Amino acid sequence: MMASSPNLSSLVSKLARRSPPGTADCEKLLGLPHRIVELDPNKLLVAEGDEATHCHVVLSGYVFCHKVTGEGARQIVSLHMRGDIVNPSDLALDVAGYNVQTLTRATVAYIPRGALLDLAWRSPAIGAALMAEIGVAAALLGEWLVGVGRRDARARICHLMCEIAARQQDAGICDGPDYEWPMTQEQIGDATGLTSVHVNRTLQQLRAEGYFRTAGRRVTVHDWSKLWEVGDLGTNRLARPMAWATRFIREARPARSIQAG
Amino acid sequence: MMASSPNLSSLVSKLARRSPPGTADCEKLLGLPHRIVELDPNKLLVAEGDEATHCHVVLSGYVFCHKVTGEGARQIVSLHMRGDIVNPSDLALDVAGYNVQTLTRATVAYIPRGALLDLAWRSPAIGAALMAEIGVAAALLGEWLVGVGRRDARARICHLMCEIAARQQDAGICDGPDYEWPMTQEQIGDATGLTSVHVNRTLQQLRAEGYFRTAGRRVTVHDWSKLWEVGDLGTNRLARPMAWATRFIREARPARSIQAG
DNA sequence: CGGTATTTTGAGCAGTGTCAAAGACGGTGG
DNA sequence: CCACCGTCTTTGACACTGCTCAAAATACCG
Repeated sequence: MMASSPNLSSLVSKLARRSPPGTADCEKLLGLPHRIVELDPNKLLVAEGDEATHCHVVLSGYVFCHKVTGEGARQIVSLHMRGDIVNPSDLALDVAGYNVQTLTRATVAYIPRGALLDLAWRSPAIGAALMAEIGVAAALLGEWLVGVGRRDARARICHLMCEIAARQQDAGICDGPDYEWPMTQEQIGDATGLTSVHVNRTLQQLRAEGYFRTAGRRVTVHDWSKLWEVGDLGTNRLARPMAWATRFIREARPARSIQAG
Repeated sequence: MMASSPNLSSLVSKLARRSPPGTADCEKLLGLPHRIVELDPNKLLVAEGDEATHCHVVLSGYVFCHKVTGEGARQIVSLHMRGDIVNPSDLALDVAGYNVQTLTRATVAYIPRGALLDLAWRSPAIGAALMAEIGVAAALLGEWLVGVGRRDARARICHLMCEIAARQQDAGICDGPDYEWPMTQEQIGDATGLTSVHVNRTLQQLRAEGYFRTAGRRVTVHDWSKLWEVGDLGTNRLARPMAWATRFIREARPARSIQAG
Protein backbone atom coordinates (compact mmCIF):
# COMPACT_ATOMS: atom_id res chain seq x y z
CA MET A 1 0.00 0.00 0.00
CA MET A 2 1.23 3.44 -0.82
CA ALA A 3 1.85 5.99 1.90
CA SER A 4 -1.19 8.23 2.08
CA SER A 5 0.95 11.30 1.53
CA PRO A 6 4.19 10.33 -0.16
CA ASN A 7 7.30 12.02 1.20
CA LEU A 8 11.03 11.51 1.37
CA SER A 9 10.95 9.02 4.23
CA SER A 10 12.12 6.13 2.09
CA LEU A 11 15.20 8.16 1.17
CA VAL A 12 15.85 8.78 4.83
CA SER A 13 15.58 5.15 5.74
CA LYS A 14 17.83 4.14 2.92
CA LEU A 15 20.53 6.61 3.86
CA ALA A 16 20.11 5.64 7.49
CA ARG A 17 21.08 2.13 6.56
CA ARG A 18 24.50 3.38 5.45
CA SER A 19 25.38 5.75 8.21
CA PRO A 20 22.75 6.58 10.83
CA PRO A 21 22.04 10.30 10.78
CA GLY A 22 20.80 12.08 13.90
CA THR A 23 17.18 13.15 14.18
CA ALA A 24 18.18 16.66 13.24
CA ASP A 25 19.61 15.33 10.00
CA CYS A 26 16.47 13.37 9.29
CA GLU A 27 14.43 16.50 9.71
CA LYS A 28 16.67 18.33 7.31
CA LEU A 29 16.35 15.59 4.72
CA LEU A 30 12.60 15.50 5.04
CA GLY A 31 12.56 19.27 4.80
CA LEU A 32 14.39 19.31 1.50
CA PRO A 33 12.44 21.23 -1.11
CA HIS A 34 10.90 18.78 -3.54
CA ARG A 35 8.11 18.09 -5.94
CA ILE A 36 6.47 14.69 -6.08
CA VAL A 37 5.43 13.34 -9.44
CA GLU A 38 3.41 10.33 -10.39
CA LEU A 39 4.59 8.84 -13.68
CA ASP A 40 3.32 6.34 -16.22
CA PRO A 41 5.44 3.41 -17.33
CA ASN A 42 8.02 4.12 -20.00
CA LYS A 43 8.08 7.83 -19.41
CA LEU A 44 11.39 9.59 -20.07
CA LEU A 45 12.42 11.72 -17.10
CA VAL A 46 15.77 12.91 -18.35
CA ALA A 47 17.51 12.66 -21.69
CA GLU A 48 21.24 12.22 -22.02
CA GLY A 49 22.77 15.64 -22.43
CA ASP A 50 20.05 17.49 -20.57
CA GLU A 51 21.12 20.03 -18.04
CA ALA A 52 20.99 18.36 -14.63
CA THR A 53 18.84 20.59 -12.48
CA HIS A 54 17.22 18.06 -10.19
CA CYS A 55 18.06 14.79 -8.62
CA HIS A 56 15.44 12.10 -8.50
CA VAL A 57 14.45 9.86 -5.66
CA VAL A 58 12.27 6.86 -6.34
CA LEU A 59 9.41 6.62 -3.87
CA SER A 60 7.60 3.74 -5.51
CA GLY A 61 7.86 1.76 -8.72
CA TYR A 62 10.99 1.31 -10.80
CA VAL A 63 13.20 3.60 -12.83
CA PHE A 64 16.20 2.78 -15.00
CA CYS A 65 19.06 4.52 -16.74
CA HIS A 66 20.24 3.66 -20.20
CA LYS A 67 22.20 4.80 -23.15
CA VAL A 68 21.86 4.23 -26.87
CA THR A 69 24.81 3.50 -29.14
CA GLY A 70 25.33 5.03 -32.55
CA GLU A 71 23.93 1.85 -34.05
CA GLY A 72 20.77 2.24 -32.05
CA ALA A 73 21.38 -0.54 -29.56
CA ARG A 74 20.36 0.19 -26.02
CA GLN A 75 22.23 -0.68 -22.85
CA ILE A 76 20.58 -0.33 -19.49
CA VAL A 77 23.17 0.64 -16.91
CA SER A 78 21.20 0.81 -13.71
CA LEU A 79 17.92 0.04 -12.09
CA HIS A 80 16.40 1.96 -9.21
CA MET A 81 13.68 1.22 -6.71
CA ARG A 82 12.10 2.66 -3.60
CA GLY A 83 14.47 4.84 -1.60
CA ASP A 84 17.11 5.00 -4.34
CA ILE A 85 18.60 8.20 -5.56
CA VAL A 86 18.72 7.80 -9.32
CA ASN A 87 22.29 7.68 -10.46
CA PRO A 88 23.87 9.16 -7.37
CA SER A 89 27.39 9.28 -8.82
CA ASP A 90 26.26 11.97 -11.22
CA LEU A 91 25.07 14.31 -8.50
CA ALA A 92 27.95 16.67 -9.10
CA LEU A 93 27.81 16.76 -12.87
CA ASP A 94 25.95 19.49 -14.67
CA VAL A 95 24.90 17.44 -17.64
CA ALA A 96 23.00 14.17 -17.59
CA GLY A 97 25.04 11.22 -18.77
CA TYR A 98 22.12 8.87 -19.26
CA ASN A 99 18.54 8.68 -20.27
CA VAL A 100 16.41 8.13 -17.22
CA GLN A 101 13.12 6.38 -17.75
CA THR A 102 10.36 4.75 -15.73
CA LEU A 103 10.08 0.99 -16.01
CA THR A 104 6.73 0.77 -14.28
CA ARG A 105 4.29 3.32 -13.02
CA ALA A 106 6.35 5.20 -10.44
CA THR A 107 6.33 7.99 -7.90
CA VAL A 108 9.44 10.13 -8.06
CA ALA A 109 10.57 13.06 -5.94
CA TYR A 110 12.38 15.84 -7.79
CA ILE A 111 14.85 17.58 -5.51
CA PRO A 112 16.86 20.58 -6.69
CA ARG A 113 20.37 19.28 -7.05
CA GLY A 114 21.94 22.18 -5.23
CA ALA A 115 19.74 21.75 -2.19
CA LEU A 116 20.83 18.18 -1.64
CA LEU A 117 24.48 18.96 -2.21
CA ASP A 118 24.38 21.91 0.16
CA LEU A 119 22.86 19.73 2.80
CA ALA A 120 25.57 17.15 2.28
CA TRP A 121 28.29 19.75 2.82
CA ARG A 122 26.54 21.10 5.85
CA SER A 123 25.90 17.77 7.62
CA PRO A 124 28.79 15.36 7.64
CA ALA A 125 26.53 12.43 8.49
CA ILE A 126 24.38 13.10 5.45
CA GLY A 127 27.42 13.67 3.30
CA ALA A 128 28.91 10.39 4.43
CA ALA A 129 25.69 8.52 3.78
CA LEU A 130 25.50 10.07 0.35
CA MET A 131 29.05 9.07 -0.42
CA ALA A 132 28.29 5.54 0.73
CA GLU A 133 25.27 5.53 -1.53
CA ILE A 134 27.46 6.60 -4.40
CA GLY A 135 29.97 3.91 -3.59
CA VAL A 136 27.38 1.18 -3.57
CA ALA A 137 25.88 2.35 -6.84
CA ALA A 138 29.31 2.37 -8.44
CA ALA A 139 30.03 -1.09 -7.09
CA LEU A 140 26.83 -2.36 -8.66
CA LEU A 141 27.78 -0.77 -11.96
CA GLY A 142 31.18 -2.41 -11.79
CA GLU A 143 29.60 -5.74 -11.13
CA TRP A 144 27.38 -5.33 -14.18
CA LEU A 145 30.44 -4.59 -16.24
CA VAL A 146 32.14 -7.75 -15.04
CA GLY A 147 29.06 -9.77 -15.85
CA VAL A 148 28.53 -8.37 -19.31
CA GLY A 149 32.22 -8.60 -20.09
CA ARG A 150 33.03 -12.00 -18.69
CA ARG A 151 30.01 -14.08 -17.78
CA ASP A 152 27.76 -16.11 -20.04
CA ALA A 153 24.04 -15.56 -20.54
CA ARG A 154 22.95 -17.89 -17.75
CA ALA A 155 25.17 -16.23 -15.21
CA ARG A 156 24.18 -12.72 -16.24
CA ILE A 157 20.51 -13.48 -15.92
CA CYS A 158 20.79 -15.29 -12.60
CA HIS A 159 22.97 -12.50 -11.31
CA LEU A 160 20.40 -9.92 -12.24
CA MET A 161 17.66 -11.93 -10.58
CA CYS A 162 19.63 -12.20 -7.35
CA GLU A 163 20.54 -8.55 -7.38
CA ILE A 164 16.97 -7.46 -7.83
CA ALA A 165 15.67 -9.77 -5.15
CA ALA A 166 18.36 -8.67 -2.74
CA ARG A 167 17.80 -5.00 -3.34
CA GLN A 168 14.08 -5.42 -2.96
CA GLN A 169 14.62 -7.09 0.38
CA ASP A 170 16.92 -4.32 1.39
CA ALA A 171 14.34 -1.75 0.41
CA GLY A 172 11.70 -3.66 2.28
CA ILE A 173 9.67 -4.24 -0.86
CA CYS A 174 9.62 -8.01 -0.80
CA ASP A 175 10.27 -10.75 1.63
CA GLY A 176 10.60 -14.38 0.82
CA PRO A 177 11.21 -16.32 -2.37
CA ASP A 178 8.48 -14.62 -4.30
CA TYR A 179 9.15 -11.22 -5.78
CA GLU A 180 8.53 -8.82 -8.60
CA TRP A 181 10.72 -8.71 -11.68
CA PRO A 182 9.33 -5.68 -13.44
CA MET A 183 11.15 -6.08 -16.74
CA THR A 184 10.15 -7.41 -20.13
CA GLN A 185 12.52 -9.88 -21.73
CA GLU A 186 13.69 -7.21 -24.09
CA GLN A 187 14.59 -4.99 -21.16
CA ILE A 188 16.36 -7.88 -19.48
CA GLY A 189 18.34 -8.23 -22.67
CA ASP A 190 19.19 -4.56 -22.70
CA ALA A 191 20.41 -4.81 -19.14
CA THR A 192 22.49 -7.93 -19.65
CA GLY A 193 23.85 -7.17 -23.09
CA LEU A 194 21.86 -9.98 -24.71
CA THR A 195 19.08 -10.26 -27.26
CA SER A 196 15.52 -10.67 -26.14
CA VAL A 197 15.40 -13.92 -28.08
CA HIS A 198 18.40 -15.27 -26.29
CA VAL A 199 17.04 -14.12 -22.95
CA ASN A 200 13.87 -16.01 -23.70
CA ARG A 201 15.71 -19.22 -24.48
CA THR A 202 18.00 -18.96 -21.51
CA LEU A 203 15.09 -18.26 -19.21
CA GLN A 204 13.28 -21.30 -20.51
CA GLN A 205 16.29 -23.43 -19.87
CA LEU A 206 16.72 -22.13 -16.33
CA ARG A 207 13.05 -22.68 -15.61
CA ALA A 208 13.24 -26.19 -16.97
CA GLU A 209 16.14 -26.86 -14.66
CA GLY A 210 13.94 -25.94 -11.76
CA TYR A 211 15.66 -22.82 -10.49
CA PHE A 212 12.50 -20.75 -10.45
CA ARG A 213 9.07 -20.23 -11.85
CA THR A 214 7.66 -17.07 -13.43
CA ALA A 215 4.11 -15.83 -13.55
CA GLY A 216 3.49 -12.53 -15.22
CA ARG A 217 6.03 -10.13 -13.81
CA ARG A 218 6.54 -12.20 -10.69
CA VAL A 219 9.22 -14.79 -9.91
CA THR A 220 9.21 -17.58 -7.39
CA VAL A 221 12.66 -18.89 -6.69
CA HIS A 222 12.98 -22.56 -5.82
CA ASP A 223 16.64 -22.74 -5.05
CA TRP A 224 18.34 -19.54 -4.00
CA SER A 225 21.70 -21.06 -3.38
CA LYS A 226 21.90 -22.53 -6.86
CA LEU A 227 20.73 -19.31 -8.44
CA TRP A 228 23.31 -17.50 -6.38
CA GLU A 229 25.96 -19.92 -7.54
CA VAL A 230 25.10 -19.84 -11.23
CA GLY A 231 24.90 -16.06 -11.01
CA ASP A 232 28.45 -16.07 -9.64
CA LEU A 233 27.48 -14.05 -6.59
CA GLY A 234 30.07 -16.12 -4.81
CA THR A 235 32.70 -15.40 -2.28
CA ASN A 236 33.59 -12.00 -3.63
CA ARG A 237 30.28 -10.39 -3.04
CA LEU A 238 30.00 -11.61 0.51
CA ALA A 239 33.00 -9.58 1.49
CA ARG A 240 31.31 -6.44 0.29
CA PRO A 241 30.12 -3.69 2.50
CA MET A 242 26.59 -4.08 1.31
CA ALA A 243 24.25 -4.79 4.09
CA TRP A 244 21.80 -6.32 1.72
CA ALA A 245 24.16 -8.97 0.55
CA THR A 246 24.63 -10.58 3.90
CA ARG A 247 21.09 -9.98 4.90
CA PHE A 248 20.08 -11.71 1.74
CA ILE A 249 22.16 -14.74 2.58
CA ARG A 250 20.46 -14.98 5.93
CA GLU A 251 17.08 -14.74 4.27
CA ALA A 252 18.01 -17.07 1.49
CA ARG A 253 18.96 -20.04 3.62
CA PRO A 254 15.53 -20.56 5.16
CA ALA A 255 13.85 -20.04 1.83
CA ARG A 256 15.91 -22.81 0.39
CA SER A 257 15.26 -25.26 3.17
CA ILE A 258 11.57 -24.60 3.02
CA GLN A 259 11.75 -25.54 -0.61
CA ALA A 260 14.10 -28.47 -0.22
CA GLY A 261 12.58 -29.84 2.96
CA MET B 1 61.45 13.02 -16.73
CA MET B 2 60.17 12.53 -13.22
CA ALA B 3 59.75 15.42 -10.82
CA SER B 4 62.79 15.56 -8.62
CA SER B 5 60.64 15.30 -5.50
CA PRO B 6 57.28 13.82 -6.33
CA ASN B 7 54.33 15.35 -4.53
CA LEU B 8 50.60 15.71 -4.84
CA SER B 9 50.68 18.53 -7.35
CA SER B 10 49.25 16.42 -10.16
CA LEU B 11 46.25 15.69 -7.98
CA VAL B 12 45.82 19.37 -7.34
CA SER B 13 45.93 20.24 -10.99
CA LYS B 14 43.49 17.52 -11.87
CA LEU B 15 40.99 18.63 -9.26
CA ALA B 16 41.53 22.22 -10.27
CA ARG B 17 40.35 21.30 -13.73
CA ARG B 18 36.94 20.39 -12.31
CA SER B 19 36.32 23.20 -9.90
CA PRO B 20 39.10 25.69 -9.25
CA PRO B 21 40.02 25.64 -5.57
CA GLY B 22 41.48 28.70 -3.88
CA THR B 23 45.14 28.80 -3.02
CA ALA B 24 44.30 27.94 0.56
CA ASP B 25 42.65 24.77 -0.65
CA CYS B 26 45.64 23.89 -2.76
CA GLU B 27 47.86 24.24 0.26
CA LYS B 28 45.60 21.95 2.21
CA LEU B 29 45.65 19.34 -0.52
CA LEU B 30 49.39 19.46 -0.80
CA GLY B 31 49.63 19.26 2.96
CA LEU B 32 47.63 16.05 3.10
CA PRO B 33 49.54 13.35 4.95
CA HIS B 34 50.83 10.84 2.45
CA ARG B 35 53.46 8.29 1.64
CA ILE B 36 54.91 8.04 -1.83
CA VAL B 37 55.71 4.64 -3.20
CA GLU B 38 57.53 3.57 -6.31
CA LEU B 39 56.10 0.33 -7.71
CA ASP B 40 57.12 -2.26 -10.27
CA PRO B 41 54.78 -3.26 -13.08
CA ASN B 42 52.10 -5.79 -12.21
CA LYS B 43 52.28 -5.20 -8.52
CA LEU B 44 49.05 -5.71 -6.57
CA LEU B 45 48.28 -2.68 -4.41
CA VAL B 46 44.93 -3.74 -3.04
CA ALA B 47 43.02 -7.00 -3.18
CA GLU B 48 39.27 -7.15 -3.42
CA GLY B 49 37.88 -7.46 0.08
CA ASP B 50 40.79 -5.71 1.78
CA GLU B 51 39.97 -3.14 4.35
CA ALA B 52 40.18 0.24 2.65
CA THR B 53 42.57 2.29 4.74
CA HIS B 54 44.15 4.50 2.11
CA CYS B 55 43.23 6.08 -1.10
CA HIS B 56 45.71 6.07 -3.93
CA VAL B 57 46.71 8.84 -6.25
CA VAL B 58 48.70 8.03 -9.36
CA LEU B 59 51.66 10.37 -9.77
CA SER B 60 53.24 8.62 -12.73
CA GLY B 61 52.71 5.42 -14.66
CA TYR B 62 49.45 3.50 -14.95
CA VAL B 63 47.27 1.60 -12.52
CA PHE B 64 44.15 -0.44 -13.16
CA CYS B 65 41.30 -2.03 -11.26
CA HIS B 66 39.90 -5.43 -12.01
CA LYS B 67 37.84 -8.27 -10.76
CA VAL B 68 37.97 -12.01 -11.33
CA THR B 69 34.87 -14.14 -11.88
CA GLY B 70 34.25 -17.50 -10.29
CA GLU B 71 35.42 -19.10 -13.53
CA GLY B 72 38.70 -17.25 -13.30
CA ALA B 73 38.06 -14.75 -16.08
CA ARG B 74 39.29 -11.26 -15.46
CA GLN B 75 37.54 -8.00 -16.24
CA ILE B 76 39.37 -4.73 -16.02
CA VAL B 77 36.97 -2.02 -14.92
CA SER B 78 39.13 1.08 -14.86
CA LEU B 79 42.44 2.55 -15.83
CA HIS B 80 44.19 5.36 -14.03
CA MET B 81 46.97 7.71 -14.93
CA ARG B 82 48.77 10.75 -13.60
CA GLY B 83 46.65 12.86 -11.30
CA ASP B 84 43.88 10.26 -10.98
CA ILE B 85 42.49 9.14 -7.70
CA VAL B 86 42.19 5.40 -8.05
CA ASN B 87 38.55 4.41 -7.99
CA PRO B 88 37.21 7.58 -6.45
CA SER B 89 33.63 6.31 -6.14
CA ASP B 90 34.78 3.87 -3.49
CA LEU B 91 36.20 6.54 -1.23
CA ALA B 92 33.42 6.12 1.29
CA LEU B 93 33.39 2.33 1.38
CA ASP B 94 35.29 0.45 4.04
CA VAL B 95 36.09 -2.57 1.96
CA ALA B 96 37.82 -2.64 -1.41
CA GLY B 97 35.57 -3.73 -4.24
CA TYR B 98 38.33 -4.37 -6.74
CA ASN B 99 41.85 -5.56 -7.11
CA VAL B 100 44.11 -2.62 -7.79
CA GLN B 101 47.26 -3.31 -9.72
CA THR B 102 50.01 -1.45 -11.49
CA LEU B 103 50.08 -1.74 -15.26
CA THR B 104 53.50 -0.18 -15.68
CA ARG B 105 56.14 0.98 -13.27
CA ALA B 106 54.32 3.64 -11.29
CA THR B 107 54.59 6.19 -8.53
CA VAL B 108 51.63 6.20 -6.21
CA ALA B 109 50.74 8.39 -3.25
CA TYR B 110 48.99 6.66 -0.36
CA ILE B 111 46.72 9.06 1.47
CA PRO B 112 44.82 8.00 4.58
CA ARG B 113 41.24 7.79 3.47
CA GLY B 114 39.91 9.71 6.43
CA ALA B 115 42.24 12.63 5.87
CA LEU B 116 41.00 13.22 2.35
CA LEU B 117 37.36 12.83 3.33
CA ASP B 118 37.74 15.22 6.25
CA LEU B 119 39.27 17.77 3.96
CA ALA B 120 36.39 17.37 1.55
CA TRP B 121 33.88 18.09 4.29
CA ARG B 122 35.85 21.03 5.50
CA SER B 123 36.41 22.73 2.10
CA PRO B 124 33.40 22.88 -0.15
CA ALA B 125 35.53 23.58 -3.20
CA ILE B 126 37.54 20.43 -2.60
CA GLY B 127 34.42 18.47 -1.86
CA ALA B 128 32.84 19.63 -5.07
CA ALA B 129 35.91 18.81 -7.09
CA LEU B 130 36.01 15.38 -5.53
CA MET B 131 32.38 14.79 -6.35
CA ALA B 132 33.01 15.86 -9.92
CA GLU B 133 35.92 13.47 -10.05
CA ILE B 134 33.63 10.70 -8.86
CA GLY B 135 31.04 11.62 -11.43
CA VAL B 136 33.49 11.51 -14.28
CA ALA B 137 34.88 8.17 -13.15
CA ALA B 138 31.38 6.74 -12.96
CA ALA B 139 30.54 8.11 -16.40
CA LEU B 140 33.58 6.37 -17.81
CA LEU B 141 32.56 3.14 -16.13
CA GLY B 142 29.08 3.47 -17.61
CA GLU B 143 30.54 4.04 -21.03
CA TRP B 144 32.62 0.87 -20.70
CA LEU B 145 29.49 -1.02 -19.78
CA VAL B 146 27.69 0.25 -22.87
CA GLY B 147 30.62 -0.74 -25.03
CA VAL B 148 31.04 -4.20 -23.63
CA GLY B 149 27.32 -4.81 -23.69
CA ARG B 150 26.40 -3.37 -27.04
CA ARG B 151 29.35 -2.62 -29.28
CA ASP B 152 31.38 -5.01 -31.41
CA ALA B 153 35.06 -5.68 -31.05
CA ARG B 154 36.19 -2.95 -33.45
CA ALA B 155 34.18 -0.30 -31.69
CA ARG B 156 35.30 -1.36 -28.24
CA ILE B 157 38.93 -1.21 -29.18
CA CYS B 158 38.72 2.09 -31.00
CA HIS B 159 36.76 3.50 -28.12
CA LEU B 160 39.41 2.45 -25.65
CA MET B 161 42.12 3.98 -27.82
CA CYS B 162 40.31 7.29 -28.02
CA GLU B 163 39.60 7.33 -24.32
CA ILE B 164 43.18 6.70 -23.41
CA ALA B 165 44.49 9.31 -25.80
CA ALA B 166 41.99 11.86 -24.59
CA ARG B 167 42.71 11.25 -20.95
CA GLN B 168 46.42 11.45 -21.57
CA GLN B 169 45.96 14.79 -23.23
CA ASP B 170 43.85 15.92 -20.34
CA ALA B 171 46.52 14.83 -17.90
CA GLY B 172 49.15 16.56 -19.97
CA ILE B 173 50.99 13.33 -20.62
CA CYS B 174 50.84 13.37 -24.39
CA ASP B 175 50.15 15.82 -27.12
CA GLY B 176 49.58 15.01 -30.72
CA PRO B 177 48.68 11.86 -32.62
CA ASP B 178 51.43 9.79 -31.05
CA TYR B 179 50.88 8.38 -27.60
CA GLU B 180 51.49 5.54 -25.22
CA TRP B 181 49.17 2.56 -24.96
CA PRO B 182 50.62 0.77 -22.01
CA MET B 183 48.63 -2.45 -22.28
CA THR B 184 49.38 -5.89 -23.62
CA GLN B 185 46.81 -7.38 -25.96
CA GLU B 186 45.69 -9.69 -23.20
CA GLN B 187 45.03 -6.70 -20.96
CA ILE B 188 43.19 -4.95 -23.77
CA GLY B 189 41.05 -8.06 -23.99
CA ASP B 190 40.40 -8.01 -20.27
CA ALA B 191 39.33 -4.39 -20.49
CA THR B 192 37.07 -4.83 -23.50
CA GLY B 193 35.60 -8.21 -22.64
CA LEU B 194 37.35 -9.92 -25.56
CA THR B 195 39.96 -12.60 -25.98
CA SER B 196 43.57 -11.65 -26.57
CA VAL B 197 43.42 -13.61 -29.81
CA HIS B 198 40.46 -11.69 -31.02
CA VAL B 199 42.02 -8.42 -29.96
CA ASN B 200 45.05 -9.30 -32.00
CA ARG B 201 43.01 -10.01 -35.12
CA THR B 202 40.88 -6.94 -34.75
CA LEU B 203 43.91 -4.77 -34.22
CA GLN B 204 45.51 -6.17 -37.37
CA GLN B 205 42.41 -5.40 -39.32
CA LEU B 206 42.21 -1.84 -38.02
CA ARG B 207 45.88 -1.30 -38.78
CA ALA B 208 45.42 -2.68 -42.27
CA GLU B 209 42.60 -0.24 -42.80
CA GLY B 210 44.99 2.56 -42.02
CA TYR B 211 43.51 3.92 -38.81
CA PHE B 212 46.77 3.82 -36.90
CA ARG B 213 50.17 2.27 -36.57
CA THR B 214 51.65 0.64 -33.48
CA ALA B 215 55.25 0.36 -32.44
CA GLY B 216 55.97 -1.28 -29.17
CA ARG B 217 53.64 0.22 -26.65
CA ARG B 218 53.18 3.34 -28.71
CA VAL B 219 50.40 4.24 -31.14
CA THR B 220 50.38 6.73 -33.96
CA VAL B 221 46.91 7.60 -35.09
CA HIS B 222 46.44 8.44 -38.73
CA ASP B 223 42.82 9.38 -38.72
CA TRP B 224 41.35 10.53 -35.46
CA SER B 225 37.95 11.31 -36.80
CA LYS B 226 37.50 7.83 -38.24
CA LEU B 227 38.77 6.22 -35.07
CA TRP B 228 36.39 8.39 -33.14
CA GLU B 229 33.58 7.36 -35.41
CA VAL B 230 34.25 3.63 -35.35
CA GLY B 231 34.67 3.87 -31.60
CA ASP B 232 31.21 5.40 -31.42
CA LEU B 233 32.41 8.42 -29.49
CA GLY B 234 29.83 10.30 -31.48
CA THR B 235 27.36 12.94 -30.66
CA ASN B 236 26.60 11.66 -27.20
CA ARG B 237 30.01 12.14 -25.81
CA LEU B 238 30.38 15.64 -27.07
CA ALA B 239 27.57 16.79 -24.86
CA ARG B 240 29.36 15.54 -21.79
CA PRO B 241 30.77 17.70 -19.11
CA MET B 242 34.23 16.33 -19.62
CA ALA B 243 36.67 18.97 -20.45
CA TRP B 244 38.94 16.48 -22.10
CA ALA B 245 36.36 15.45 -24.63
CA THR B 246 35.97 18.82 -26.22
CA ARG B 247 39.60 19.61 -25.83
CA PHE B 248 40.32 16.37 -27.60
CA ILE B 249 38.12 17.32 -30.51
CA ARG B 250 40.00 20.56 -30.90
CA GLU B 251 43.30 18.70 -30.89
CA ALA B 252 42.03 15.96 -33.12
CA ARG B 253 41.03 18.13 -36.05
CA PRO B 254 44.50 19.50 -36.82
CA ALA B 255 46.05 16.09 -36.35
CA ARG B 256 43.82 14.71 -39.00
CA SER B 257 44.42 17.43 -41.47
CA ILE B 258 48.16 17.07 -41.04
CA GLN B 259 47.73 13.46 -42.00
CA ALA B 260 45.26 13.95 -44.77
CA GLY B 261 46.95 16.96 -46.27
C1' DC C 1 -13.72 -8.32 -27.95
C1' DG C 2 -10.06 -6.25 -30.73
C1' DG C 3 -5.59 -4.46 -30.83
C1' DT C 4 -1.02 -4.07 -29.14
C1' DA C 5 2.82 -5.69 -26.59
C1' DT C 6 5.21 -9.72 -25.26
C1' DT C 7 6.79 -14.30 -25.46
C1' DT C 8 7.92 -18.25 -28.03
C1' DT C 9 9.64 -20.97 -32.11
C1' DG C 10 12.52 -22.15 -36.14
C1' DA C 11 16.36 -22.07 -39.18
C1' DG C 12 20.61 -20.34 -40.50
C1' DC C 13 24.53 -17.44 -39.72
C1' DA C 14 28.31 -14.43 -37.77
C1' DG C 15 31.26 -12.93 -34.44
C1' DT C 16 34.10 -14.59 -30.84
C1' DG C 17 36.08 -18.12 -28.22
C1' DT C 18 39.34 -22.32 -27.80
C1' DC C 19 43.46 -24.71 -28.20
C1' DA C 20 47.90 -25.14 -29.66
C1' DA C 21 52.05 -23.88 -31.76
C1' DA C 22 55.24 -20.83 -34.09
C1' DG C 23 57.42 -16.28 -34.36
C1' DA C 24 58.98 -11.85 -32.77
C1' DC C 25 60.49 -8.84 -29.26
C1' DG C 26 62.92 -6.98 -25.41
C1' DG C 27 65.72 -7.22 -21.58
C1' DT C 28 69.76 -9.52 -19.24
C1' DG C 29 74.12 -11.46 -18.35
C1' DG C 30 78.31 -12.74 -20.34
C1' DC D 1 77.86 -7.08 -29.13
C1' DC D 2 75.74 -11.57 -28.81
C1' DA D 3 73.13 -15.57 -27.03
C1' DC D 4 69.41 -16.69 -24.15
C1' DC D 5 64.91 -16.65 -22.04
C1' DG D 6 60.57 -15.24 -20.80
C1' DT D 7 56.81 -12.45 -22.47
C1' DC D 8 54.01 -10.99 -26.23
C1' DT D 9 52.17 -11.34 -30.66
C1' DT D 10 50.64 -13.82 -34.52
C1' DT D 11 48.59 -17.86 -37.03
C1' DG D 12 45.55 -21.76 -38.11
C1' DA D 13 41.67 -24.75 -37.72
C1' DC D 14 37.46 -25.38 -35.61
C1' DA D 15 33.63 -25.10 -32.13
C1' DC D 16 30.00 -22.65 -30.17
C1' DT D 17 27.45 -19.04 -28.03
C1' DG D 18 24.51 -15.78 -29.06
C1' DC D 19 22.50 -12.96 -33.09
C1' DT D 20 19.21 -12.20 -37.13
C1' DC D 21 14.96 -12.36 -39.34
C1' DA D 22 10.48 -13.67 -39.45
C1' DA D 23 6.31 -15.52 -38.04
C1' DA D 24 3.15 -17.72 -34.83
C1' DA D 25 1.16 -18.04 -30.34
C1' DT D 26 -0.08 -15.74 -26.07
C1' DA D 27 -1.00 -12.40 -22.80
C1' DC D 28 -2.53 -8.00 -21.49
C1' DC D 29 -5.64 -3.88 -21.51
C1' DG D 30 -9.27 -0.85 -22.29
